[in-house]
Amino acid sequence: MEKREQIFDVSKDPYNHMSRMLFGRWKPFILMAMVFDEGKTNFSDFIKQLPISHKVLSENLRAMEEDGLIYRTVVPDAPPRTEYRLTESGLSMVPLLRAVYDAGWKDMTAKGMPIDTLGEMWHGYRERDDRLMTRVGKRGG
Amino acid sequence: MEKREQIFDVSKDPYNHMSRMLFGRWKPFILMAMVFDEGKTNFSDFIKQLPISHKVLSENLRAMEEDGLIYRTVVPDAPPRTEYRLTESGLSMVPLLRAVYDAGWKDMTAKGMPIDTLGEMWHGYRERDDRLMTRVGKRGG
DNA sequence: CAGTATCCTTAGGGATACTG
DNA sequence: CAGTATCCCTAAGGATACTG
Repeated sequence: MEKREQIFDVSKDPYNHMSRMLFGRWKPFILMAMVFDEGKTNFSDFIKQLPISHKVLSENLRAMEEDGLIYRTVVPDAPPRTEYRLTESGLSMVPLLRAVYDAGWKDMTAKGMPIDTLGEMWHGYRERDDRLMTRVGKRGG
Repeated sequence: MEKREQIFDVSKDPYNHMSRMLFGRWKPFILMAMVFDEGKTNFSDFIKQLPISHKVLSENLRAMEEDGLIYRTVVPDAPPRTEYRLTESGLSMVPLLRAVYDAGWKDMTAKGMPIDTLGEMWHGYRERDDRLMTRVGKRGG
């Protein structure tokens, strides 16, 4: 039930919408990982790079698909692979994500807080370092 | 304990930082309410406008103060009042908040989702409507 | 008025095992 | 490989009562 006669409805607010759709704990990383990998990635690559469980990754990917940010393709190779790719809409969110990252980076820097390295690389604050990529499998080879 | 040797540390990432500092459930609204009210507001005005409990508002305000976004002033009137004001840093976050709001507004509009009215007014998507303000007390009179 | 303190509920995330 | 299903646990919020 509702407690108070209030004109403000959080559930219908764009902040709440964006927060759910784009700024969950994992979604920025999932999306930026795809950008860094030229717009596509597959399930196990996410798992290798992010300390995320299968369940949570799965939920996030499905939600992002439903929100129109990414789409899923099964490539009928042998063995068949699944690829996640950014949609136009997903790609259109990148500048905003970068702006958020930049603001956060500046604030953390100003406050002398340590900043994660892989994220810095993904966002161009650090040269692409293939040794980092090698450590997590795939691309480095 | 840690589960896997992972190069990515979520707790040291700017997204996580911003998410905690600025994109919590209530913080954008608290901050934009202050902007709309020319940079300052007091406790009870927040309570009147937002469906938030005393406890949660109090926690949020304290966190925002610690993060340097706002500061608290007790005005020694009779009766004494408490005012919350934006700091430079808090003010500097406004363009980013607007960008997030705009992106959310566009996405919700494109998807035909209903959007809260007070938020629209705060963000200039709707004329300032003092009848709305009157309904929640204070300013309208 | 401007909060604190207490208690309760729920949503999000994690570990792990299992399936096609 | 690419997920689902299950169970568990914690943190964020809400209701409400109390304090200076």
